[in-house]
Amino acid sequence: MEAVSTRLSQLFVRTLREDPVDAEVASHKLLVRAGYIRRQAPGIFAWLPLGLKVRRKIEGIIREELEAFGAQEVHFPALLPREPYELTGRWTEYGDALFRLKDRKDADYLLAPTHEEVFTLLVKDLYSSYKDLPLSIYQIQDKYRDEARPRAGLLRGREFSMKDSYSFDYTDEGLDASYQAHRDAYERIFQRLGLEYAIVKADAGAMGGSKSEEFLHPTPIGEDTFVRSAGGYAANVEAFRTLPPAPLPIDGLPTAIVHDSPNTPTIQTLVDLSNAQFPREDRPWEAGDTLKNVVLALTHLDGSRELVIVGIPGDRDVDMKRAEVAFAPAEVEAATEADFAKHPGLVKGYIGPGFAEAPVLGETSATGIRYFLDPRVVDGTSWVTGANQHEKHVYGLVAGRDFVADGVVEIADVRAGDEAPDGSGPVELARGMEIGHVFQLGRKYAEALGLKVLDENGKLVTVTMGSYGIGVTRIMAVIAETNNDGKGLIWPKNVAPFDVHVIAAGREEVVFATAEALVDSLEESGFDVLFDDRPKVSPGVKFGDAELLGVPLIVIVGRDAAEGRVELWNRATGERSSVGLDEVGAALLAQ
RNA sequence: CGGGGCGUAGCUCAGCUUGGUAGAGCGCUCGGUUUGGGACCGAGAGGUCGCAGGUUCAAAUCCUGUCGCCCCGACCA
Repeated sequence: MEAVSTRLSQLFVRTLREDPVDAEVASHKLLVRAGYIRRQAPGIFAWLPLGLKVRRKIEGIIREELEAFGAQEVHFPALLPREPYELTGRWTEYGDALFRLKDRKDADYLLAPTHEEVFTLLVKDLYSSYKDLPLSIYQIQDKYRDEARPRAGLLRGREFSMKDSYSFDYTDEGLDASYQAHRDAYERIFQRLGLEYAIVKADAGAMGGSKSEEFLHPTPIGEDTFVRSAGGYAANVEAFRTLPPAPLPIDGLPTAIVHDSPNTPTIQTLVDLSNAQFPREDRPWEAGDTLKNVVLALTHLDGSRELVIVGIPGDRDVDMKRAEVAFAPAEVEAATEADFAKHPGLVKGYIGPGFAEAPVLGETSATGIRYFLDPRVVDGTSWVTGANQHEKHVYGLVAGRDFVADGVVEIADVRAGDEAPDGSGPVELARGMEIGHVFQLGRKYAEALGLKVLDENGKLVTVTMGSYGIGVTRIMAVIAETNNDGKGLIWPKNVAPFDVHVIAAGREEVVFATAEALVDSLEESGFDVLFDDRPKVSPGVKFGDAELLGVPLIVIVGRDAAEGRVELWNRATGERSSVGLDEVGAALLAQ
């Protein structure tokens, strides 16, 4: 590409001395202050020349890595008709987050939040043979989601730029290969962008796919909590699977005993009472010895409401997000007083599974309420739990002997120190910002929209798909978030709006003449140059603006200009060095 | 949707308690001095005080309603 130089006196920008009042995070403050973006509406931004330059650099890197494995770029409109989204059910499923509008004939349209439907239909339109596959196509395009709460500038907007790819295969092995190609490309993209990332297993639930991973950038302002082990395991909290302990032998365990347990409405009071009145010899009772039976109300897709009970170790709390995943697609909430009123068999505060000969919980029990267990409650474990009578608990109730469940679900919270399911050691919790997502969609969309091809045997087979996203504008914010100091932005070289920022510092004729000549020669050598040529602006202001704008390399043409020397200033390190005019190009390349 | 906060000049804010002709700093324009860390002097331009209604001789200020925005939480392929 032809190198360009831009004069700051002509550039459409105005830097702000103070932080905008509506900005909270560093990237938002700095991108607005430095004149890269301007707010138009909540979560919606206008892009100024500097902002567009950075955005295009990021897009360029993404394009190179996708084209490198054969993905091809297309472009769809953001404004789409309702029908395709009606066919897949997403017109309603997407809910309030979908921007809907009507045309003059009262027909429904939407501003697309993502494009699975129309990509699928376009492939259906053009292709009908297995010979045409595999295919990976992508676009870089603005997406629209009416977020309940846009925040943090570019990090969560209602309009944002996303690179979305879709792969089309006719075999599961093909899908695996396409998925891997995207995953590899994403790793290269984030490495080139200098972004730290963790690839975490994500919950695939709602989209109906089989395999899904998120690229999370670890940062305290991240919106997602994830877990990772020193041994390399990483997963979303929602996708974390507990490593179940081995079952224990049941033979020889003492029979369960019911004790009076007055005034024990909470786990802690129960533990205290147990240690005071029924101490055991080897060790004190702990919360983890108790089995807490949590009553949840599910609302199924058909609108029906069902109570379920989950037994979890008493030292754990319920993580409602994990519960949502466990019972998807049903909605989950805590049971209400009204729910309890409909089930007089439940003694609130003293609920337990009952005994083998008289089960209280479970599909085939007296109550008929489905009963699930945490994976830690394996056969042979012994518990203190409710005896289904007011102020009575049962001690030594053994899983697999005294009670069984209708299934195992994960609704308990994940904690630092829990063992990773792959045996790679204890996990720690970290915050992350999702910067990429790879997803095996499977045949859901192809099925709904009728995308089939003829295979080698002349038989129609449904295509299997993947979808892959990278948030372009979010990445720009994440880079800004990671690369700044108290004075302004510090862009990595490969996404900086310019290669060099030349400052004419001083008022003498020779300073400006020297700077002009230097800018010309740098441009000729292939550098994109931003030239601060403002005649009546003091050096301090120019230095401050240079730091704010964040071009990584700065050349100061000033007091030594007459002697043919200028200063090279590294924005990131703050180092300055004096170089001769004829060495500037080489010195810049050496930085 | 729940909680908190805020709407006054392009930006950041004061003024409101106790009603009386709209303010500051930065930015912008003109003239002059200055020029290696956000200079200075002088003269200017720029505001339906979010909107509507009410109280009052008089409302940025008091009352009612309404709209919008920001932050925290819930939510987020």
